[in-house]
Amino acid sequence: MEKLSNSPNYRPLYEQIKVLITQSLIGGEWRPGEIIPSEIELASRYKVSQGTVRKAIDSLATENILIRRQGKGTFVATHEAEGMKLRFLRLTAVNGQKELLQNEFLSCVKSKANAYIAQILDIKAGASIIEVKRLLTFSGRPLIYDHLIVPAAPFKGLNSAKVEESNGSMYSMYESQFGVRMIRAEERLKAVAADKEVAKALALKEGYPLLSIERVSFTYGDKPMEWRLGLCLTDDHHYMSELE
Amino acid sequence: MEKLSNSPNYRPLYEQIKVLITQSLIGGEWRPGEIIPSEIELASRYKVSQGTVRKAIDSLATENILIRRQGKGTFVATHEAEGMKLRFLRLTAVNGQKELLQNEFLSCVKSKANAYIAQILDIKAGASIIEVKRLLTFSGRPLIYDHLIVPAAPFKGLNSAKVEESNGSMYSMYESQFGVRMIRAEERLKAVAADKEVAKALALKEGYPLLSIERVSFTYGDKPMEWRLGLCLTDDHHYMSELE
DNA sequence: GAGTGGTCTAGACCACCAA
DNA sequence: TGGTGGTCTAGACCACTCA
Repeated sequence: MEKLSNSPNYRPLYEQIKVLITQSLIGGEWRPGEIIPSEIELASRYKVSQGTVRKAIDSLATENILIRRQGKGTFVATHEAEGMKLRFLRLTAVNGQKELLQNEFLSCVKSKANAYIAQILDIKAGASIIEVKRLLTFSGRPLIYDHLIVPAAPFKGLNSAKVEESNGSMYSMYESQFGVRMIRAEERLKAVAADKEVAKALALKEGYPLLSIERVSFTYGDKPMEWRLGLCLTDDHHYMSELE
Repeated sequence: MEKLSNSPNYRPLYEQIKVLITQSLIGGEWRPGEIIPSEIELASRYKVSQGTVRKAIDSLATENILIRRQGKGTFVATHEAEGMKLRFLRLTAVNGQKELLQNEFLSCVKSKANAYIAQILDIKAGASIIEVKRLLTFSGRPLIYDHLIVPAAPFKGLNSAKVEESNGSMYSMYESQFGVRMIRAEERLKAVAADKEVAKALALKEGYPLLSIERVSFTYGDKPMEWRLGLCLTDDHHYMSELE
């Protein structure tokens, strides 16, 4: 690597290294769950010091894109790992007890993106999408009515069978079946009244207050790859949020 | 500083420095908004290298406890600064437009902690507390019915007048009037139905779905110092949450 | 014992800011 | 121009893992 000093578009070396590592991740040189070369190897490969590689990896590690394990090496993060399957699930029981999540498949259809979804997923209005509906059940009680949409192109071959096999963790299925790894998500929460369809699915009265969670998930390069709307019964559960 | 190697309770040097800096913050040696000594000064004071001080400050900076300004120095974070007054407010208008927050004072009374509040604020049941209710209005529309409780002891002298003067930002008032600085908070969200009192205050029908935000705020040393329950009308607003 | 990440140092130089 | 934080290096040593 070469420093580009006194330039108006100055970028620290470690940020450039970070981009290079990210490109290798996107390109599939190192796949989810795999180990990446040691810091010393990367330093010699990029012609920088170990400390500079370290700083780049530090940054990727705090973004949960890489995982460091002292004495072992640095690994590409994966949703497959135990404890990572529900990384984005912020809903927990009020009493804190552990629960079994179950997934009841409702439907999976091909469709066309309307203007709203097209804008969110950064695709053309009318482009092919795949739409999934399911019911998430905790300890036998239906709690979340989930509606999700992905662009059809990167998920060619996604169908009912694959969703049912996924057993609730769509993200690890996206990874193993389609090589699409989600690295972050944005959620927008509201309180809404249950409509007829949802009330029936969750065994509630129409108009019952539900927590509406609208989520957009992003893969490498901040590319949006999934839209999701979860309607949650929060009588015995709450959504946890840490503010720092 | 002295390294304590081969010890079972090994802690990195920079973590020990971090504790020392935090103690100076708690002790009031450097107050909110003030500049702290330069990295070089701190390094010589603690008898470590600049790099080690740097790592300690890095950590405190990512926790929003210190603020680094290149070319100027490192400062103690404050809620007084512009843009920091609403640091913990995650509610934004759906259309994204800027809004004027207004604060309508409802009540401020002394009371005794029940078991639930006592446990949360880490005080004895029956200990003195101060209870405030207010209405937050955005662009002329009442949106949040807020109920908050602080322990009376650290907030001796807190009264209606001070709340009204605070003009909506309790946290900057806590800092300037009582020297209590909140550094992080935990929120638990639910969807609930508006009860009679709240429905009246927000000009809604009873039973209308509201977003319930229960917040516990912590000062240095993870000491809980405020409990808060906000009931929010989310027809035109949503709560933003970033998942990483 | 060899290899990995983690800590710590000392020193050079750069970018930013204020006087 | 001098002081501050920010980057980068080279090297030493430590803690952890595994064969």
